[in-house]
Order: sequence, then C-alpha cells, then structure tokens
Amino acid sequence: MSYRPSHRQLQYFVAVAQKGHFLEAARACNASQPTLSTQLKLLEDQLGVVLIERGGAMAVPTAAGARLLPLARTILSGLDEFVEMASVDADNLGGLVRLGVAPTFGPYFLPHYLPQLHRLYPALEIYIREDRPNTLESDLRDGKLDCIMTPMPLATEGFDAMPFCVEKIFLGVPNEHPIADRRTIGTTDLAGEKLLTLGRGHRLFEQVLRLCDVSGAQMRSDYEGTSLDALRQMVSIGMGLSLFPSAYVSSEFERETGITLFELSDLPLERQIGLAWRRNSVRSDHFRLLCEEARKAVSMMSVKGMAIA
Amino acid sequence: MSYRPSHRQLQYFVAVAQKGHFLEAARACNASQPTLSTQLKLLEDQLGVVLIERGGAMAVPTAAGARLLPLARTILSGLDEFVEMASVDADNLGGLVRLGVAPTFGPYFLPHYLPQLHRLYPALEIYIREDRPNTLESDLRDGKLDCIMTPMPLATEGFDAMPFCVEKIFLGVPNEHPIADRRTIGTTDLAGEKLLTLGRGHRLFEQVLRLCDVSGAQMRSDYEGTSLDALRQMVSIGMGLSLFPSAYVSSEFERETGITLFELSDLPLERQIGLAWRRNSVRSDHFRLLCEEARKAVSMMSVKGMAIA
DNA sequence: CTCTCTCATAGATTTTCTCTATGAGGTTGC
DNA sequence: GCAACCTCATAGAGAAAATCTATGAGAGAG
Repeated sequence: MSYRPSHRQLQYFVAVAQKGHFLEAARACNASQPTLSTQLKLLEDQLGVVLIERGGAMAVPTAAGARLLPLARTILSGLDEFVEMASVDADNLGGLVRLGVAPTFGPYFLPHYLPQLHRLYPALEIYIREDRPNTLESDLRDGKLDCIMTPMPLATEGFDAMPFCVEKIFLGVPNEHPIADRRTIGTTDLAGEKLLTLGRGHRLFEQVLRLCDVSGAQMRSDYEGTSLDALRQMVSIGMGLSLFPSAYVSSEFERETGITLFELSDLPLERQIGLAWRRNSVRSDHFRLLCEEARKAVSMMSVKGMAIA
Repeated sequence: MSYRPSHRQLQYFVAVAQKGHFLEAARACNASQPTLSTQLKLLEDQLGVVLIERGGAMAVPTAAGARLLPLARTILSGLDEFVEMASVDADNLGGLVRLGVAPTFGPYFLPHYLPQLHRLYPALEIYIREDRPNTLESDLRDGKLDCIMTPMPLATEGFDAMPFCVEKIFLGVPNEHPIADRRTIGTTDLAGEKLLTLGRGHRLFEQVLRLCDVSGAQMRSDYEGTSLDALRQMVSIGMGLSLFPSAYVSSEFERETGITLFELSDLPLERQIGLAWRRNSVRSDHFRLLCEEARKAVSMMSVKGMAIA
C-alpha cells in the first residue's frame, strides 16, 4: 500500500521496452530522454528490480521487465478505458471501440451487425480496421485495437476470447473442371489438385495447408491472394480450387460465378469466429455484450452453414 | 491518450465513494480534506463528469461515479499487484496472496494443499482468512482479499471463478435416531424431521433450506451453528439431522462420532468448490495456477465423495 | 584512437500536489 | 428563527515532483 508507481513511469517503461531505445521512446512520449532515464531509474529503485537492460548498444527488457510489461500495459489501457468510459452516459455501450476484423469475415458480416448495433447503442462509436489475423493480434496486444473479430482459436496468448459463430467452409471448383459435375467430393478426390489461398498470416492459409496435407493436394505457391474476391476470380478462370467460408459465399455467390461449391463428404471443414480482447481489459463486460449482439446478428442472418457458437 | 488520471485521484475517488465522507476518506488516505476536495474536483473536471454527489449531509457516488467505481478499483489493485509482482523473481508463483476460505471447506482442505504449494513455490506467501462466503465475496470486491476459495456459483457478479472440486454432501443422523438403522434414506423419510444448519451467509444454510423445501423437513431456527464441528456435536446429541460435506467427513468422522452418514437415495447432494478473484485482476494467471494446484491436491486426497471439477 | 552513438547525471525551472486557514452552505436543536 | 455545528469548497503559501537543458561517461565502429 505504501508505494504505487505513477502512470508516467509505467508509460515510460512500456515505451522504452517497446522501442528498445530511450531517445525514440522519449520522442514517442513527448518528453526528453533524461526524463525517461530518471523516471525509469526511480521506478526500478522503488520496485527493487531492474526492468531494462542497458547495454551500450540497446535497451532491452530484463526477465523481470518482460514479465511485468504486460501488467504495465494492462494498467495503462485500464486508465485510458476509465477516461473513455467516463464520457459515456449510460450503462449502455458507448464510447469509442477500435475493432479489428479479419478480411475473410468482416466485410460479409459487418453489414448485418453494425446497423443494428448502431441502432441499439447510438453512443457507441466504432472504428474499424481490417487486417490479417496475425496483425490483428499484435495490434490488439499493443493497444492499437480494443478488440478483434477473427477466427478462433487465437494464435497467441494473453487474450480473452469468446466465439460467437461457426461457419462451414466450402470447396470451390471451377465449373469446367472435370470433378465439378460430381455429386460429392471427398478428400481423396483432391490428390494432385492445385489449391489457391490467401497469403500467410491469414488463417485460411493454414486451413488450406492442412487440407493439402490430408488430401495430397498441392498448394499453388506462385499465387497468394489478398482477398477472397481475388481468390474467387482465380478459381473461376481455372487456376485451381480454393476454400470459401459461408458468410462470404452467401454474400458473393448469389450471382453466377463459374464456380461450383462442395462440402467435402468425408471432412467437415469449418471455422469458429469470435471476439477477443486483452485479458483483464477494464471493458471486458462491454466486449461480452458486443459478442452477444454478434450472436444475435448471426442468428438473424440465417445463412446456410452459419450457426451460433 | 491526452489525459490520464493520477493514481492518487483514483484512490481519493474510491475512498470518498466508500466512506461517503470527505474527512473520513482523507484520514484513510493520510491526507487532508482539502486535498481530496481539490483532487476529486480536478478529476471530475478533466473527465467532464461529476462522480460524487455532494449534498449538505453526505457524499455519495452519482450514477456515473458508481459505474466507474469498479474500474477505478481494478486499476488500483492492478498497480498494487504490479508492485507485488515486481518483488517476485521467477515466472513462478510468488509474492503475497491474501486468500479467503469458507470455514466449511478450508480447514479440511488446506492441510492437503498448502504444504505442497509451499514446497513448489517457496516465494509464495499466503495470508489466510476464514469467513462465511458472503463476507468473502464483499471483502474480495473491496480489495481486502486477492482470491477466495468458496462454494460455486458465487452469489454476486464481477468475479472470475474457476471450480476445482465437487464434493458430495452427506446427511448425518444421530445413531439413536430410528432411521439411523435403515439401509437407505430418501427425501420422503425426512418429512417432519428437524434439520440443523450454519448461520446465514453460509451456503450450507441455503442448501439445508432447499432440502427442507423438497423433503418437508423443518429447519431448526433456534440454533444456527458457526462451525461444522459445533453442528456435529449438536447432531450427535440428537438435536436434529444435518449435512456434512465430504472433506469435512473424511477429516472428522474418522473416530466414532455417534452419527451415521447417508447419501440420499433419490437426491444427490453435492457442491462445487472453486477459486474466484476480481474480474480483470492483473494476477489472474497466477490464480489459475493456484487453482490448478488445488485440483492436484484434490486428486491426491482421494477422499470418498470428492472429485475434480 | 577518435568519432559517434548510447544512456546517466547535475542543477535550474516549472508544474503539481499538499497543507493550513478560512469561508460558504446546509442541519440540528433549542 | 437563530446559534452551534457539521459538511465540503476555496485561497494562498509551501513542499515535493517531474521536467528541461547542458554536459559527461562508456561502448562500439571505422
């Protein structure tokens, strides 16, 4: 109870640990380098622990520093969220939420989600950034995002996550491909086929990789798409087969695409989508509510292959 | 990013909200009353929200204040835990954990838990306080405790909880009671019988109440015990029947007690015990570990009627 | 061996926090 | 209805802190 570090000290600590550089960190904090030196040293003295290893070359967190870093981040986010919450009037959702979404899901789901959300919680401001799941996770960790909507399970630790939907993933085959006329397709039918996918960092990449493993199909490494639309184009001109999740299918396969969709007869492909936030976020209750709303949106969509998780 | 409240401001806010009184709060913070006035006003101005309603008589949180109060508490606990964690050297458990335990479970479980824990994590200091579950929960909320070991589910919200064991609850009948010689006892056999229990605030109280409801037994309201031992004494002298959880039974029914134990043939009585901590506690990972260890301890005990949850 | 880049230190300055003293507004009790 | 008493707010002085500029010391590169 005796000593508590100031938020400035924590901020400096986090900045130095992140930049690995006092001067750069100081600039990021709008302070001078000696200020950081002094305050960090003070923090270390009062904790009785060295947090940053100062070699001539670089400043890098010690073991203890690395251990305490996430706690410091949590506290700082907590403070920001405290301020944020203060400017919201009800126990309703409100304030600014920076939401990261996976590009293979967000664009096809948000139109069913945001309008409703906006209607229910007019005070809620949502800033949306689309990025591949890997990037989303690290941006969430760094506090650039408040929560992310992405395939589960997450690749990294330290988050709280709550799934809200399961969607089937369909195999897309060009109409002119010989197997497109079959009634059913199994994994063995894929041996030797070429599969297209999105770039690394997308979960779909790994999913296609796994499919290649079990089926003996080959991943076309000469093309890595950045969007499902691009992928659809490539498949439709016969460059290979690929996977398409339900939400995308229901949104973009309405019109004629030149592609036939299959569920694999012997391998149910699906993925879970959920909402995740920094473990211990002060706003976790809000995010749970957001997730609840997402569930409702999923059930309202009534899309083939999509279900509440 | 622009403004962050100082931890002092948060501390003052929490103190005033809790005491309902600036002067008392000031004393609790080792500060003068004008200091609290000034800093609280500053906090309010910078947030743009009034947190405390100052009527002539008393100081009481506004709606916004009440909403922000738990966040402020979380942040302050986070800071304390940050400091606490700093004095621990490894990613092992360590530091001071203030653990609250239910009196109907703790004394009979801790002997199997603490020695092992101490051996595994010598740096871990555990301060133990025994109290009835209701009190445990409110003390946890107020930050007087860090985590509590108590029957699940919890009575109130705002905590993270993790069950680690299920224990059967036995019906204790005085040996000289006519039904003590029966092979089995069902709920209908209890009609008209007198049941003894612990005082309000113990979960066992509610459990006995429910049993009275379904069986037609009567609760003896003229006696409310404060310990299972006292209850056992009362039962053994024929004052009535009562319930005894497995851990207690295995510890205290070794010797002759003058009591016969039954499982109800038509109503499986049991309870879940778990560990709970403030939602968003910075040390949640540690508490999960503590819970894991508790699981191990339960499985090592191999007590009849106790199982891992 | 010197140049450069790093972070640490010193001392002055500004900002923030806290205290004492006092005031204003409401209650209570007579 | 008025005085005594309680509450919290305000003012101004003083103490504590955080910050700045200027400078130094140590490591690594060329």
